[in-house]
Amino acid sequence: MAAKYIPNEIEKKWQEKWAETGLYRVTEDSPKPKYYALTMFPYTSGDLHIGHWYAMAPSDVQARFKRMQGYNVLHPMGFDAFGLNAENAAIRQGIHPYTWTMQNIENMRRQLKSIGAIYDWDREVITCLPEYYKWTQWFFLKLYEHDLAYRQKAPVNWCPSCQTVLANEQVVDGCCERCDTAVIHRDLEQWFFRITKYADELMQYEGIDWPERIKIMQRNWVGRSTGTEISFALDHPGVDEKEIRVFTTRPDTTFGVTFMVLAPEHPLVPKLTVPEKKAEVEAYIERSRRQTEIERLSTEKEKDGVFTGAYVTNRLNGEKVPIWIADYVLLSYGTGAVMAVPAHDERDFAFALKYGLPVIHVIDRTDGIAKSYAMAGTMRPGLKQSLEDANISFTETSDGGLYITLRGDDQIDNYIEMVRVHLLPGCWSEIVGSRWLFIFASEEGTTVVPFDSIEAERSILAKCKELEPNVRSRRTVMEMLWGLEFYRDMLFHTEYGTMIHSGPLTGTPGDQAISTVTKWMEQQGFGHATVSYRLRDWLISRQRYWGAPIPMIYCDKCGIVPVLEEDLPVLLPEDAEFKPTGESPLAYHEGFVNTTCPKCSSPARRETDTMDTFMCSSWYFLRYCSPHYSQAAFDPEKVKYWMPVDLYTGGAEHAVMHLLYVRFFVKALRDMGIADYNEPCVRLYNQGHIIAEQRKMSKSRGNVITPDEYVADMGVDTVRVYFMFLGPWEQGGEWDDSGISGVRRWLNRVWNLVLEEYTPRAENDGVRTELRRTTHQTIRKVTGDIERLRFNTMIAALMEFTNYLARIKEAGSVSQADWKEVVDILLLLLAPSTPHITEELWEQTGHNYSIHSQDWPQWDEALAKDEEVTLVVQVNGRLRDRITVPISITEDEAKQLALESPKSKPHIEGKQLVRAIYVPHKLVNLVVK
RNA sequence: GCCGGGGUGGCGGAACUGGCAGACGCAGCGGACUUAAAAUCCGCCGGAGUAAUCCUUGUGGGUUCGAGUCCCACCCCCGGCACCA
Repeated sequence: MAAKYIPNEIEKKWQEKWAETGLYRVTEDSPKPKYYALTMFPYTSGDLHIGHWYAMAPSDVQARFKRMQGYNVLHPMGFDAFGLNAENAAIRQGIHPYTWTMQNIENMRRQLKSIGAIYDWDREVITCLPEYYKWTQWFFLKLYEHDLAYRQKAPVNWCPSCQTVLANEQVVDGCCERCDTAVIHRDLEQWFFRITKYADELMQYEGIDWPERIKIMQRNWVGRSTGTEISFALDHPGVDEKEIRVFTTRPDTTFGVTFMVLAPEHPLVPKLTVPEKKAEVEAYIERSRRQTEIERLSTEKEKDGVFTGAYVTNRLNGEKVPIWIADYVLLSYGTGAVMAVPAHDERDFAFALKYGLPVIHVIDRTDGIAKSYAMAGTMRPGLKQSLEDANISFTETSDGGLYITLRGDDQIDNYIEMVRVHLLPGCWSEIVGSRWLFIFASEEGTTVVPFDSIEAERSILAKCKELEPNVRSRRTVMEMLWGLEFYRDMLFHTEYGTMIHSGPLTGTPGDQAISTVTKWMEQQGFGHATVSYRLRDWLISRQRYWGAPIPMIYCDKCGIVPVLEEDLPVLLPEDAEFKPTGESPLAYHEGFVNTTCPKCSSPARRETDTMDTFMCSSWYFLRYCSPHYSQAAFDPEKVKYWMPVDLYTGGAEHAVMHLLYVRFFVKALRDMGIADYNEPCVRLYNQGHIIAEQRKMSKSRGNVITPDEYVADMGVDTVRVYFMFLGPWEQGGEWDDSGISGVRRWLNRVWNLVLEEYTPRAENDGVRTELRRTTHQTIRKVTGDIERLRFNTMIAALMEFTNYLARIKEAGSVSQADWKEVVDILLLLLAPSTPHITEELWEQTGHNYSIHSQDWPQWDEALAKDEEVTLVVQVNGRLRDRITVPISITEDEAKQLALESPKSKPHIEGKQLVRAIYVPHKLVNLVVK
């Protein structure tokens, strides 16, 4: 009887031995090809939970596999150690963020060591240590030097609970990503990185293998729109600016502009506002500033705004239109000003209706439909009959009015004639939709007035009011028409179509409208084609203590002056006070704030904000290459050796934050001549998340499950395998430990299979060949699955292989030597997944240390090839029989065998064979009638 | 609303380019061993039916000799974006 498998004993033993012998130490002088396998480093929140392990264990398996395949593998680990949690803990518990963080690291490192990964701990990187953040600051200076960092006053996202600003990416549904508090706006001087400079390049993914999903998310985030910038003429007393530019993706609708809307924070607003509107405008600005992001962005919220009293002129048609302000216009997108075309934009339409602004249609409908309402008592008898004769559809209202729907120009023209004949003097009728006109009748005859401009709107409205007291309260024609439910679906549309009511451009077909208008505007000097992005520059200032101080100095004489490189790092003072005041605790620290100007040596003040922690994680993968290098952020030779990352794994929640920032960062370094690659990582893979109680695990939700007890109970090898076996790695899922015992049982069976004595009893050449085939098929399957990160099926294949070997052993059907060989292969295939048990078994079966330095088994395609296959016999597509045939069988032979198959015979007899389909190695389908 | 991803036994999941649906494991059931239990091992395990056989991959259609896989419509779940002019 072999000794029992007691995981904890052998796991401890081997982890110690690996550490002693430096088995996983990595150097750059290896003759092997390099492979950089990177896993996102954890944030130092305290405990690692099984979610972390779910990310780390399988990536270690892949890295170990690459190592056995003959690569020099760098698979490092470190800690993302700056950030708000530490500071909040400091405020709550009175413990210094440094102490809190280092204690957490201590614990996390212990947990990480127990995972049995190949991390080379000599390369550990901790972002909150001065030896690291010195270089974070250095990168800031480089970005500043290359005009990629700038300071600007802007309305920024402010989290009242975290007491700091947030990057755009950190605002989720108008709330703080970290604490869910509603975000408000503040005007602050902040530091930004010019990520928008790389907007276009960030949408390109040439030469890299990234998940389609992430690429789509990033492209949407960058949000490139092609459009036109159009200049509207401004002539306002006391204002120097002679134009206001707007960005639009619909220049084809410019003839339909009936007002303009500026963002409330737009710098022109105070200058343009006329004295009598001043109070109202200021109140509105104040209100929108106080609103939270959710309130302001709520799509349910009714659009509101205020008139400034000023006007611009639409150069295309000379129309003078009012300037409004409204908070649905964002200062940070486009030019912060929009031309409003209520006829073809839903928001503008709602706004126009609310404030009685005119609506003029300038794009034709594509369906050719128009509507008209013949009110009871406005028509001579006989209209109904005429409509019927002309095949025009209508419905009659209870009071005898008619709702008429016209399809196509012929019906519309026909109908106009009918109205001219039937309309009673002193009445009017209108046609809306595919045609816009009003027909007025008087004793002298009928007049057809097209509704095609703001002037027409005025005169039509005046005429209607004169004729009909009921409409006298209406401010616009559109408001009048909106009153009739029947018309509503005609009153606005966003389709592309032929231009109408557009002066010289009327008639331009929809598919050319945008390019024609843009060209024409360019010729006239009214505007030009341009591109706008949803992406904003990356706001990196944080009003908190626990981050890398921004290395900048403000001097009264010299202005903004960067800290000299030789003065780095700008150290965090240890004795700051942690009170959430809305300003960085550093601002209250006299010793920190007061300094001298590096240029003129006069007294100066330090920048007291610290950097967003995403800045720290934007370059940690470079630091791993030479973690203790003191002359620079990294040793260029070593970075040249390791970069770019070959496989980067981590959660998809970083799609538009970390994963966008690192790409920006690397591109910026490349343009500075510091990097010679375009992308940080060649292949990206996002594993899913382990959730508990339907939610992501987090300390604050109190649903954290740690791996420690499972490790103590089952051994880490079991835990590693169980994570892989749960399901597809990219899928994640609800944590359920009910299956873990199955894995434990399996490893136990492996243990006994390898250690309990093998006795050949009934050696059999056929079985020997079959064993070899199965072995090579398993090597092929396992290799392919790890390569594609399909760990769940890899484990299933190994379990199957084990079950198969157990049967062989039971029967004793191969020689001692054959058995030994196949057991070795089993152990090698298992080694990346279960490094401890395989190391132990490797030793116990008489091999030299270490199994992890062995070569990955190779398969031989010829040996893996099946000699026989099972052919499925179908009759009319239904399974009737299975027959085992040699792989070399010909089509005719196969069909013959199928026809003779006893099980399918009854289904064929008495019927006529129409067709026989043969799929080699798969099936024969007999089609009978 | 828009853009992704996904609905397969009691459960997690498998199924390569359209070709045996349910691999592997959990749970369950039956058996062996045991005084007993645990552990271990063996067998069964989608549903209906004595059986032949039929039904079954969210729903409804379609293409095909053949559909979990392809096409159309719809329902549900998850993720992202959401006044971006």
